[in-house]
Amino acid sequence: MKIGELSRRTGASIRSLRYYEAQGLIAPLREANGYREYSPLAEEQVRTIRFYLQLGLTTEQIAGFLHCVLSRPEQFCTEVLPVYESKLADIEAQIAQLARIRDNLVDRISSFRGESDSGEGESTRHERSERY
Amino acid sequence: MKIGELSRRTGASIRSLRYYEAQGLIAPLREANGYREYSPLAEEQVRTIRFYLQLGLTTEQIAGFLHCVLSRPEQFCTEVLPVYESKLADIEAQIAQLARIRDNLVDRISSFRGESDSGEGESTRHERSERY
DNA sequence: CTTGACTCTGACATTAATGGCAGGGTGTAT
DNA sequence: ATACACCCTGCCATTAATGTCAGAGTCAAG
Repeated sequence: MKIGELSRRTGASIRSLRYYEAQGLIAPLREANGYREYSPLAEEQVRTIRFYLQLGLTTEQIAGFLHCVLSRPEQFCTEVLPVYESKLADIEAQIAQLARIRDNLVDRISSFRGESDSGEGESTRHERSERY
Repeated sequence: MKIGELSRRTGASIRSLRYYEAQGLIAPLREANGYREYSPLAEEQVRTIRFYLQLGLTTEQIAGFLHCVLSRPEQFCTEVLPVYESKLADIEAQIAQLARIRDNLVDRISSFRGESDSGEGESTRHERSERY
């Protein structure tokens, strides 16, 4: 299978497929003319890569365990767990940060309606510097 | 006040102060020698800019209403509300997306412990492609 | 033999705010 | 005058995955 067909089958752009190769995530054979030749397993492999990318992992992290998860069930790959845990901590920190920003925005928006605070007994006046 | 002092007072790097100027957020006078001369009000102005940046707004968005919020209480600046609402929608979408990823990670991590789902009566088997 | 579809490499662009450097001017104190 | 602190502009780098282009080679069908 050549790169165009793999791209069509997986939804990954040709550019991305070449990038994955440059990052060491996939290693197609080369034909005599220099064209990449992908094995049929490459399709699943690319889907796997894209799935982990959607989870927010970097190509570097994926490279660290891809060889394992491609050859056995994920939960037997001990390399994966710390990556997941670290990513989870990142995500939760991001969520917390976004939640703070969201709360601040909600407050500020409600102040436009001249309504009372979501807090308890605070002044309803909202100055720019009220919440940092 | 020259740029070094303003930087010290606000915590914004000199580089950033020049950037804010390039983005049209602040317009210091120039002395005969070319040095920027900031009015005392610039300190509050920069704090305001930084606050909005912390909220995740871009310099372009800030430029759209900065002139207003510097001259009157924020909630009288009608330009601000749609920016807030749009940003809030963004943030909530991001939170939702991150929450999906987080749930997926939590699931996968728990599968390493061979434990039951956090869901109700689902299979405990976790394949890579289970949740997209 | 030509056309068109495909592939290759290499390089630059994107995003947004900031860091950092080079090369030079200014101002003040000793 | 010399040292030192400060300021200026302009430029390149960062991040990570992807888009996009140019210039060239390959190959099958007509």
